[in-house]
Amino acid sequence: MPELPEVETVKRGLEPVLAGRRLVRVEQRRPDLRFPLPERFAERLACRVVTALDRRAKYMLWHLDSGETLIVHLGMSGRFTITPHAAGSRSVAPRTPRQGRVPGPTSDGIPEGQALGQFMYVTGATAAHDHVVFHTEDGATVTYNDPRRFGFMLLVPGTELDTHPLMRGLGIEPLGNGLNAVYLAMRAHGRKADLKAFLLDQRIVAGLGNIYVSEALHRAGISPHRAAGCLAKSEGRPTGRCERLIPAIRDVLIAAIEAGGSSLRDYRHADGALGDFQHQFLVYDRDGEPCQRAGCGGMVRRTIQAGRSTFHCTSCQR
DNA sequence: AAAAGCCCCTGGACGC
DNA sequence: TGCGTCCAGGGGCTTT
Repeated sequence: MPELPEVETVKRGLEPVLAGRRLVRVEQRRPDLRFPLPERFAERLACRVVTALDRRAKYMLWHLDSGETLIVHLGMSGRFTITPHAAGSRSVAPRTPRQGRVPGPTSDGIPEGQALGQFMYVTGATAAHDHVVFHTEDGATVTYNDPRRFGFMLLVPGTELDTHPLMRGLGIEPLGNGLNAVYLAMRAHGRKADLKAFLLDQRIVAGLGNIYVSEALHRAGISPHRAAGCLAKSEGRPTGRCERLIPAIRDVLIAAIEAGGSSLRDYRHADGALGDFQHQFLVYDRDGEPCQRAGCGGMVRRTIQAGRSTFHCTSCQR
């Protein structure tokens, strides 16, 4: 699931349930995810108010009134399930959810236009791989489920967030003002690695993953097999490709966020409201299909780069 | 510094 | 139906 648009969607979905709310209890069901959970994890979270939720790259940040920040990474298969409050109590979660379905952005309290993907509103029992359960003062529960356990949670003092090893080396946010052709050309200048690998490097642009790199390069009409250095001229100034790539990255991420992210594989059979953007993929997972660019007539091919699948049109991506 | 490879883990899809 | 194989959104770590 989780590249930048999916993490952003999860953050937006959790905000109305968590932001400004007190956690009354936290259940830790196992000692570790990818890494050991923090010492006294449940204790340090219990009775704390989540003052705000934030996102940096693919990390979700829960700021707490204790001054600590919970860093959450969803890994490959991490997801959150929201179980609303008991009927009648005060909450912004959907009032009468149908089993396994989200009523949709309605008057139930989810703001109009709010992305609802990646979530499942149920009143079910504990499921396999439910590793951490957060109970809020409103009676809602937020359950973290992660079959592969590539995700992790860390607690760090807010003052040390920016210098934390996971945060310190991160590149710029692709949706911020920092992503521009001059920056990207400067970082790409002289690089021999494939463009695909370059764009996956979180130290360059923070938040892109395997899907959206393929989609962005298709939109920009650039082959993922080119050397990253193709973004810069000999003196380090941006090339035309670089100029095209900037809006391509931004546009595909914005479109994906608007669709509530993408849902595939681990989530294919999940009930509930899921992201919708997978239907808008133009190349990802479309090996052998005709290129959808108007007038192209080429074919999408799957190749392997750095051990991972890349999809691109061999005709219009040069 | 940059690049390449390996590893963590579980489950679903597919072929025989 | 059952078993083996391959593959999956990530990223840290080690080796060249």
